[in-house]
Amino acid sequence: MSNILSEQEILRREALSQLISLGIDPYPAEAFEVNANAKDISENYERDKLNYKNISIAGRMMSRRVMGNASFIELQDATGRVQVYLKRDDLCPTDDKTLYNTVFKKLLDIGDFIGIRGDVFTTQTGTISIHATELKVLAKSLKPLPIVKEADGKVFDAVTDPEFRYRQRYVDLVVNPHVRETFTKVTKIKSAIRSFLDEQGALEVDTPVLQSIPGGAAARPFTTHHNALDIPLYLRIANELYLKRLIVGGYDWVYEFSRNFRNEGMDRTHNPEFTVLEFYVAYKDYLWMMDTTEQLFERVALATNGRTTVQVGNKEINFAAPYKRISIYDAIKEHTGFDVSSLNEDGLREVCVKLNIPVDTSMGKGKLIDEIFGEKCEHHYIQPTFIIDYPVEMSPLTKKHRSKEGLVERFELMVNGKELANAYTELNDPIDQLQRFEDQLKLMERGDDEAMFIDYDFLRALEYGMPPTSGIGIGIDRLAMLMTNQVSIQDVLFFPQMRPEKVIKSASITDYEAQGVPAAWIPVLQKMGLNTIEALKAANPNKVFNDLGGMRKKMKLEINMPSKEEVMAWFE
RNA sequence: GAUUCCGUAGCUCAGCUGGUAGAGCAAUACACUUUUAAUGUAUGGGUCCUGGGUUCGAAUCCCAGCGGGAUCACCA
Repeated sequence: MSNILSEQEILRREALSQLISLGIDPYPAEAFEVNANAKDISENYERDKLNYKNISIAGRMMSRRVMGNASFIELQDATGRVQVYLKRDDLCPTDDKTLYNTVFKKLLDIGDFIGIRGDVFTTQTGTISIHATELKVLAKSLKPLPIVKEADGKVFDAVTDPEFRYRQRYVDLVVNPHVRETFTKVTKIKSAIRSFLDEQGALEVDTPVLQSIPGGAAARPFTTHHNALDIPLYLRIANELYLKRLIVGGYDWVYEFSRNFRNEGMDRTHNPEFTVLEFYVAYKDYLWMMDTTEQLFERVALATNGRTTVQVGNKEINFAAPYKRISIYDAIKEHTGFDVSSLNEDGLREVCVKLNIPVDTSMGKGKLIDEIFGEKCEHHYIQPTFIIDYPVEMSPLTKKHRSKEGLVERFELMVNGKELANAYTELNDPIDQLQRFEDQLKLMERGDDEAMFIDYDFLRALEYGMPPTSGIGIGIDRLAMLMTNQVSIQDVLFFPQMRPEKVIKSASITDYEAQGVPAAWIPVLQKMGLNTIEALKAANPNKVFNDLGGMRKKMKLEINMPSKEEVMAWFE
């Protein structure tokens, strides 16, 4: 980022002041009535021509082709692009042709917002167009947009540089229509989930983002500080424990789209803030939850893409219910040949060594099983598959299995080789819950930095009694990636986290003036690369003085040379 | 955090073993009444990411830094 203007930016600012001197407000306050849009015109004009007389439309001018007294432009609104035909004498019926000759041809630029009134017609070459009778400047654009052109599905000079696209998403959205579509789909996904849950009587709630104990998951939190209370606070890593408190309070189905924050690495599947949908339902168990999850995902796929199948890379994934269910032990047996169901910690460690999976002493039984599954099994599950019945050690918030010793009632939904959802029959026995938290503390002492803290208020809530409950967490960004066939989380988040952009520090006009530099010579110094007062002072005064003359000639400036003494004063 | 690739005009990109910085689009000027990414002619536009080094000479080679991508580690 720099505050030095490019040639094109200077020209646009000059056009701006010329508009003002013509009495045209480049940023008018009043509303502009819009009663048509590009998509509607292109889809419905042929069928219903009479309805498209004297329409009013607004958007950005994205291209301009001037042919003397007639011109074509492309106008882009929220729905797409439409061609506008401007004929000088129709736009300017009187002798005053300023609006066409000066305002439209000279002072408007690509990217400017304009309003057009006129009639829709079809050109001789068969393009639906608007014959303009009025043109109004709605907002001047001072920075040139990248020019992207398209014909027959082929795109020319597309802006693809990820840094440009993510840092200046607003530009990405303007010039890459498919990006706008992707984000529209992301919103459809969330709406579909909301209506699915709302129809069944679920209550959408909000719980604290600032928490004094970051609970409900195993992750490193962001830390902040509350000044008035003088206490550390953490940005939430999960909202699970709060939603369960609400089940204690008597709601029987609550959900929240939870923006979670985790202070961990970033890559194309991880952003420091991300969204998880969690919901908790009283009097249900994880078997009911699997049935509900299948219905939910089928519904989301239909709402987003109109069918249950989704093309992801070269794979077609089918979200139609029901999904395969397999226990984690069976999954491991299937993909490694080892039956680990009855092994103790040492036995599991041996298996890991045989499978070339790195282990260390901090790993308990649960972690070892998790490693084997993650290394050898996870990536095989392309079609939606429930992995069920996890070992108790890796699930401190989950109720023990009703019939299988050492296991809990938990499932993870695997899709395209990745975990997409995680659900359990919730642990509601406060004494067992305290014991599990204490086991986590022991793991923490062994060096497992992902083990959980003890949340005593949550335990107190459980002591009042929580009904049998099933809960689930669904990674919304990951789901959005699947449903929109994107491989980077950055492409389903409007503003993915980036390292802050460096601002190229450069002196302001007043800085130069304070140094005694006349206003006319400031652009010359900037052109010479002397963008800071420090750089100016560090330069050789004699060379600067000599170069001023050369630059004056090169930049064709009609200003008098300052005396050598005057220039020398700039360096003091 | 590690490895690796990349950074040239407003945008998309060329630029070979070091020898005066290029194209298309955009911009500016002129001409032109229906063009389909794309009318014609002419013109202007550069801190070759930054800072060192090697060299008579660096966009190009070397070192360090900054920013980004990819892969890996951590994680959802």
